[in-house]
Amino acid sequence: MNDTLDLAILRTLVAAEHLGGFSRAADRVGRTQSAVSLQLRRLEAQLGRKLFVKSGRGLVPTEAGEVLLAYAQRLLALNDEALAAVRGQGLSGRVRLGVPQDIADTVLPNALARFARAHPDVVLEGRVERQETLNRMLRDGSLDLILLFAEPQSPTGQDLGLVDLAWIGAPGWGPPPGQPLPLALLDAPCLFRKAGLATLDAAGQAWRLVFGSPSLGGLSPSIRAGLAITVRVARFCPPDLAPLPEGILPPLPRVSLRLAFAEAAPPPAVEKLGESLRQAVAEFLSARL
DNA sequence: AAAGCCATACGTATGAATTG
DNA sequence: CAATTCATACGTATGGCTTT
Repeated sequence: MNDTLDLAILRTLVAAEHLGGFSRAADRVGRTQSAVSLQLRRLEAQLGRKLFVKSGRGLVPTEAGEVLLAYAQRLLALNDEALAAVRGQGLSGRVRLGVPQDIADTVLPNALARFARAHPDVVLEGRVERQETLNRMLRDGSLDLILLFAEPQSPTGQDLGLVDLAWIGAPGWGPPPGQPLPLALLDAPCLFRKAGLATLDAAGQAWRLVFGSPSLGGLSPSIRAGLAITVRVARFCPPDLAPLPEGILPPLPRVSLRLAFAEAAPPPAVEKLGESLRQAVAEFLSARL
């Protein structure tokens, strides 16, 4: 009877849990679906416990599955850290990352924690700026990589996934009857502003700008107070605000989360941070609500 | 070292169940 | 009914271990 857990199998377990299925997990870990099925069956046999039960045509983790999953994540993190510590001395240098505020608040902590643990010798410099500034800094060489939002067909960078935009307001907010829609938006040029106004104009909905600011922080008070609503990524909605129920206002388009490098062949440390970001985004997008 | 043997894991192909 | 998703069968490749 084998009493050592196989980390490769734990990796597929974590993937299966995060992505909610064997097929997608197989994709992630670079195996076929059948191999994943067998791996997890072997794992169940080794532990003498069922880890997943059927639910519809998918699988959901059992209690034992949840318990193991928590350990699996810690074991894998320690594994990656050990690898980097022993053979990772090659990874040093400096990486300059730029993101907009929304991303700094949400996906970034996870990615940075992971990266810093695995590559303690890399000096990380982060900048939170507006998107247009990020783009400019990337072009003029003062940033190595940026993670930001763009239109889905945008030519710059690589697409990491599409996210829904939503009208965001104070909880319970409703449009004032017979008046133009009060908006709080970032100063142009702003992707969300452009998308929101274009959507309203296309629907023939009147609006007026009641609050403008060059930074997200400047908008919050008017939104919290119920004076106005704004446009943000639905999943990035701050806890004290809420997406408006669908049907009240015309639906907004989706935008693409994109990762762009300054150089076509980035140095290893930059490449690696990009990898951490990709993973954090994938986890964030597939996390169950 | 090389050869032989065995267990194990993998991929392909296919089946069965479920869902919209 | 078509698409999706997990399960199973079978042939093959790989790696470890023993024997030569």
